[in-house]
Amino acid sequence: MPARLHGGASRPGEAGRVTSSGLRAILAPEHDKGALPTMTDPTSGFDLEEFLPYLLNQAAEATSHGFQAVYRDRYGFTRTQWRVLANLGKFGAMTARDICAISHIEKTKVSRAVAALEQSGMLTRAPSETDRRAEVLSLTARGRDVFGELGGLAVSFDRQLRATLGREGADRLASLLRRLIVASPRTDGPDT
Amino acid sequence: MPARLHGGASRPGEAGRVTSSGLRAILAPEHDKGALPTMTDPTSGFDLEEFLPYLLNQAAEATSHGFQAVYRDRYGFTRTQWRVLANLGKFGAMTARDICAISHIEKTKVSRAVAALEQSGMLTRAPSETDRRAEVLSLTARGRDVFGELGGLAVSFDRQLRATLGREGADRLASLLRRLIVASPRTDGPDT
DNA sequence: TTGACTTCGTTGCATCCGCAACTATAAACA
DNA sequence: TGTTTATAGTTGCGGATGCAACGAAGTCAA
Repeated sequence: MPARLHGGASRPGEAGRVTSSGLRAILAPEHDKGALPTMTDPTSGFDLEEFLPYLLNQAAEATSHGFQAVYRDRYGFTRTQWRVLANLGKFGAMTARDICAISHIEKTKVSRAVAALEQSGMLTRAPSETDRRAEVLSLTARGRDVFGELGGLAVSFDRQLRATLGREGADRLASLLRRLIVASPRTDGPDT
Repeated sequence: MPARLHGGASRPGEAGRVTSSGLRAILAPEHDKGALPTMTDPTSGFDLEEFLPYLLNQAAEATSHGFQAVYRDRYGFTRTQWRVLANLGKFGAMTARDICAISHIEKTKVSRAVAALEQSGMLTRAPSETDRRAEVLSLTARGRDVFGELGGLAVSFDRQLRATLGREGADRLASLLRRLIVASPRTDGPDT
């Protein structure tokens, strides 16, 4: 249950001011749009609460944060490090460039995550035999173990998330997200 | 169109190695799972490409990045600054605490965004008359103008996104995301 | 071969962020 | 009242990130 909201700041008479009770209504699941100070901007017709990038960000941060505690507390991994590890775990050995292409993570982020994962013994680099600029990245035995452990935890975390949406809803969500990702113009480029 | 993938690193014989043609298949929209080096981890059953936090992050970053260019190039705003501005534009004057509660943005991020927006003349602070710890934040006339302009651009950006999903798909997506956001355990807490 | 151009990956620098610690005020309660 | 606990908001600090610039290697064509 959310904490009590902003105890004594209510000022019913003041125009355009979000009151304590108004906030409670805004935050409520069945938020009755239009009954309260909330409004779509009259000139632009913009409604923040229907803006997909905003909703996507909130959902992404809310869900990612939950699982972040797992890999951060156990191994001190960054989100990027976890993602790189997971990509190598899933797809097998490949170059940093391939990871960028698959995961849409920026190359400098990958470069630093790879350095950190190498430092902590999760992966090794081998010079590519066909392109001396590139290095083939492979998980070590320990890296695979860690991936296995975190993967198991990820599975149950994901199960819980999907439970709140129902099987059909979760599948639909995944499919819609994939469509957005594929339709995204950039394959490389900066990240945030 | 995506850049050519990893020109000459293909080594067909090497086990567990993602090849150039394999990558192309992984990235293709109709990616035929299981026909290629991709695999769910045998011990944990973890499949990265079905992990909701991962999909949500990719979709969020892909879509946010597109619109970020708008507010960054025009006004030098951070994503957090844009979000704070948009919340004040939509909900009217309120305290930093209210913004945290509504948007799930961490309080230090809000504090810094507010300072920057005040600096650039987008908002003003007034001491709350009922709680001398709190300050009521209001957009200035200029802040409202900027919100109107960015709001208009956001509307058309969002229209394009929704077009790739269809009206029904976009509505369904928004509804599912809201469910995840509401179900999220934390109302405050750290952000990423 | 030479030279122009592209690509893989790293690094410097400025910024942004997360977390903990802090001040000032408010609320709860003996 | 006085004491304890909780809340609004800011700041210091270490770490993560974005971007541009770079070195090294590959590609292509004259």
